[in-house]
Amino acid sequence: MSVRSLCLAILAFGDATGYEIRKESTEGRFSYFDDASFGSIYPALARLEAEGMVTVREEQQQGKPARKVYSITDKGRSEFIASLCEPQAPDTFKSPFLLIALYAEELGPDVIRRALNRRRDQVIAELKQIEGSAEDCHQHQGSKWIRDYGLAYMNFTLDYLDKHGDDLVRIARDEPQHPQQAAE
Amino acid sequence: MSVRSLCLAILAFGDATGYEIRKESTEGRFSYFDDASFGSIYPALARLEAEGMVTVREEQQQGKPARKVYSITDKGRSEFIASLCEPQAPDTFKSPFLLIALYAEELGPDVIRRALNRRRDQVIAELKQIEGSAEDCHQHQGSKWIRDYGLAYMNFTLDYLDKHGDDLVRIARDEPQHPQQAAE
DNA sequence: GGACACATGTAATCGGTTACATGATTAC
DNA sequence: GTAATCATGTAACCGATTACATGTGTCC
Repeated sequence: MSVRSLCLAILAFGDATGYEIRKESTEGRFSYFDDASFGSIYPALARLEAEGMVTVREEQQQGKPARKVYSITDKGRSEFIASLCEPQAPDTFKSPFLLIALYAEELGPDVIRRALNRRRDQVIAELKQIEGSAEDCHQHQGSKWIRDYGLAYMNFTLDYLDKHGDDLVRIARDEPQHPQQAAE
Repeated sequence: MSVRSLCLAILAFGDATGYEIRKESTEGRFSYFDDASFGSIYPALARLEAEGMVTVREEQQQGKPARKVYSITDKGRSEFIASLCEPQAPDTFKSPFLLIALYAEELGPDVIRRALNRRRDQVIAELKQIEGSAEDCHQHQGSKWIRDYGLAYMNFTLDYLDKHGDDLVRIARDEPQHPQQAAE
């Protein structure tokens, strides 16, 4: 998913500034779709405006710098909805943690335990974040569904880690470098 | 994860050609870590050789074009193992499917049903692939652990989709465009 | 006769990140 | 004083994809 589509998706939810779009893409609901940095968002927004997909209004603020609030146009909204109707690309899961797990035999139990804890902390952080976003979906059905999905998914992961993490540590321990060691 | 590290990771498992590395990265065990295309793999391999991380031998074949088989060196292996010992980057899950789910209210039940089926098919395909790779881990503990993880994760997803997919279809159905419609 | 698997590689292009540039306000 | 939050934007750079280029054998 490109930054362009991401901006459109977020603006289809409501007006936002470039700054807010970035926040929503790294935290919040939209972190399931893509991360984006300022360096890609601002140019994307400018291009979308030139194409007539969004409009801007500048809002002066006391003390703070002026903010540019973007709104999606009908044209932008229909392009976005049309893009959702096309067959979606496959979901992806990329896991640096599983790479460590794959090489557990060569890594020593301490490294494995740390990797496990790190992954666990990540999951707990995501869980807290989802739990904290309850207001977002007091009425919005779609938000509620994906929130429940995220909750179930993270709880599954946490549970799996807790139940099978020790097995992974044991793989590292049992085979510190020389497989035959324990064969007496 | 860069293509460079991906090549090192795959070669740490055993000798391979650029062609095989690509296959392993898009299918197989390594699809959890990163996808890579030929255009990035071949240059990466050449660079790794120049750096002394891998060695090459050319194998002539009858009929087929010659293949360049790469092997990891001690230097390459220790760089790779060292990289696994550093704190890992967070795991990511990117879901075009959830984006459709988020906008279910605006999409109509047919579109939702199709997205659900598509996601379901993807999961089943991944499940079959994991099940088909049983030989890879008849003895290798790390492979077995991540295989079991993948199996559990995919089965969880399949189960969730089957149990809650109808709710999502209902969100689309109940609110075709005008919220008040059913209010008598 | 056409598509696909095997097999390697380069060049054009693109999409994105990182660092830079600027600047006020608030909290520690 | 110094870090963080708010706020926008550009330029250099980089990593990767896509398309191109080449060629054989096999299956339908």
